[in-house]
Amino acid sequence: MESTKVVQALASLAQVTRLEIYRLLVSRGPEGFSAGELVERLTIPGPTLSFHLKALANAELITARKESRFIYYAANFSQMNELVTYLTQNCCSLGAVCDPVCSPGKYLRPKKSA
Amino acid sequence: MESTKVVQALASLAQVTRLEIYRLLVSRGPEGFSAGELVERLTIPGPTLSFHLKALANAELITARKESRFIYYAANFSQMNELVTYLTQNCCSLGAVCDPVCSPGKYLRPKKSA
DNA sequence: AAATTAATTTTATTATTCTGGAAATATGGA
DNA sequence: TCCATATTTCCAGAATAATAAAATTAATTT
Repeated sequence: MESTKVVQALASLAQVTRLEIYRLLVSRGPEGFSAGELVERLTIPGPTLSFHLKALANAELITARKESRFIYYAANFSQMNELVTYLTQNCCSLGAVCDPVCSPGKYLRPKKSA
Repeated sequence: MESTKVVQALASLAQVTRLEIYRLLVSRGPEGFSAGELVERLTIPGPTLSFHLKALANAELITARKESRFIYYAANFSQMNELVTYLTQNCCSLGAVCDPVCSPGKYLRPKKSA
């Protein structure tokens, strides 16, 4: 993933309303929600929603598919995975010793001793 | 992780210079780079760097440790892991069927348990 | 073809963020 | 103490982003 695209993707998520939209679409899965359903669920004005959907779609974090009068929006999971890869790769590649630090999820269970 | 903290973390990365700083610190590991070393490597003015470091530090994506006159900045990997967890969790939790969609990186390597 | 419905684009206003020079703070050395 | 070094804070202008009402496009129904 190219760095300007990464910035775009991050910026598209770095906004309360858009993050909410994205999370709702993640929980929904591939079927997606129409713009109207999102307006209802999030109780925000149409133009505002449209503005935010555009940002997420331009960043390719969501996809849009038109079905008759409706436009269904769904999370694009592969783009999120590429983003995560970009953010976590090259850990300690400059040579430092940092074995447990780099691997996500693997070491992070709170210990009783500290 | 709380959603306003998530937005803050995403915003702190959604900027070319800050993303560059963060990635450099990721590649460096726990030892970190001093502000001066970062000014040199990134060729940006001190005040500009300081402004961006503050944003990343407030978001807890990097840590600062003072050592004599120097301040060493290092990536905070556990915060990134929490961020990634937040962004990827609850996939399809609203009931849709979408098994391979949620963890694309994982299904390439078949699980041992059924 | 008119009316209805779904959603977007345009637009103006407001709010926030970025940038870097000049001044300020803090530490260590002569 | 005085000086150099490391870094930050202050400030003001420039740039960018968010909001939502009004106008617009597009598809469907009657």
